[in-house]
Amino acid sequence: MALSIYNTLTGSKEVFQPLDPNRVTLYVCGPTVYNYLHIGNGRSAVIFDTLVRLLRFQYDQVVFARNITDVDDKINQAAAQEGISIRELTDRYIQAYHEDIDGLNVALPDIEPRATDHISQMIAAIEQMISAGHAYAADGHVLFNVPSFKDYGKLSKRNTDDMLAGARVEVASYKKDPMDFVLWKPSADDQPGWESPWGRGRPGWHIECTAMIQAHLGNTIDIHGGGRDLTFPHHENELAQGTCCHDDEEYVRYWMHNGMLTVDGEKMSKSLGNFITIRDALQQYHGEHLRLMMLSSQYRSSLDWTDALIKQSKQTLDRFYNALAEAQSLEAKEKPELLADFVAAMNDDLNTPLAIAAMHELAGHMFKAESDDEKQQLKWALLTAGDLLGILYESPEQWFTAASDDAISPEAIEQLIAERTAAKKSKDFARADAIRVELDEAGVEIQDTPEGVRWRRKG
RNA sequence: GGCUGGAUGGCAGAGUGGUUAUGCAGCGGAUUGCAAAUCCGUGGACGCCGGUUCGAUUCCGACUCCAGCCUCCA
Repeated sequence: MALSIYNTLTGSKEVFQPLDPNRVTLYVCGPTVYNYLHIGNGRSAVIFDTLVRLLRFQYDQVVFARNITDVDDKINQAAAQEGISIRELTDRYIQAYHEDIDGLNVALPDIEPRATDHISQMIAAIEQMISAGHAYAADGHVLFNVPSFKDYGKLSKRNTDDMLAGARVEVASYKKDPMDFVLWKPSADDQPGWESPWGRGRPGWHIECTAMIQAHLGNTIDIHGGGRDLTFPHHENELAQGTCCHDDEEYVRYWMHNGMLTVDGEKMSKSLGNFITIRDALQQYHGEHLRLMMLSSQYRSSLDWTDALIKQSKQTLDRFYNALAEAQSLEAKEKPELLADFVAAMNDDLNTPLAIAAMHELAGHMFKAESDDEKQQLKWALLTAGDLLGILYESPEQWFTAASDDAISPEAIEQLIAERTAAKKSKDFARADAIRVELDEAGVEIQDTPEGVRWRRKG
């Protein structure tokens, strides 16, 4: 069963065929680092991390680049306000970014290029576009000439006439065409800048991705991903540049865009200020709850952030860990057939909700399994599926007994359980129940199983 | 206003031209000293109006509502 991907460019699901059958290249737009990431950024990171896991599962070589935008007017402004260099500011937030996505079990990419390390490549790409007649210098700026690229608008499905009709922004006088966008712009003395053939300046927003893709992955890449809100103008402009800076060679073969995370039905964004940082969310919730929650709807749909949804993800994980506990002392044993439904769902444009349903099926079989052999195979299937989704990486034991700092200690719990067992033995059920209530109030749940008393923390 | 996408049972969320996923919640039962976990059973849905069809939640059109983009944004 081959992987199918919904390609924004064609507006349809297509069978994925990498240019080089043995080497998949993908590039995902990473963050602009001037403050902490919000959970909408987190969802995007989780989705593409999951895609990479699926690709690595099926292809020998996957080269994954996710950039860091470390020069931009908001960064410049934030750095100026603090009186520090943009490097100092961005280093700080890059570190925080790495900590945050690690909390969501998102791995680092193979290549994590920074825009400011690729200024010379950007300048080279711009020069190439100028000589090919797609860009021009004017008034210290370099602009991409949109009418020179006939396919402009194809990715975001819009035509320039419509856009101009709705446009309210005034057009800079140095533009040949109102749609033209900036590749390079001049910097004032107190702004970060680099020497260039057009004077001291800094890159426009879109050119960094084009230059870094070319530098690290080649002229044509298989997959380019990012949030839906990047489709226009960012990716539309990138597509124009990326095609025009190397003789109309195809730039990206599959464009993928994830849906937005909303809060109270409204998009979470830095500009609206209605965002929850990953950092804050991780204080309140387990990263695994958040990760599963982010995968609980198909990636192209929007996802509304609610406590109820996170709670539901927790319940789902409890069920999966309960299933794994059935085979806790057994070795996992490979049985690929058991994974077929799960993989088929994932291969269908990353249908994670259907894939999770397949895991529920596996869990149900585990609870009913009678032979160790069957349990071992189901354990393998559940763990492998979990690994592809980036969940179920703890032992059931850890999962159910991990404690926060102020919680009751395992020793105290064992002590109370021993007392309760003694009370039960002497048929003093009132005492036994009192102890259970006491533990319950301390956030600990008791289970009398055929194998003895088990306890777990709620929450 | 223009463009793109969406509207499924109490909630979340797949999918399909006819046999009505999955999970949570609910209800009944099994198990249990009582619970928990688990198992068995069960009710409940396809925004609105037309059209195509033997038959539409699924295809087509209008409408309503929602989200995203058109300005920085994952």
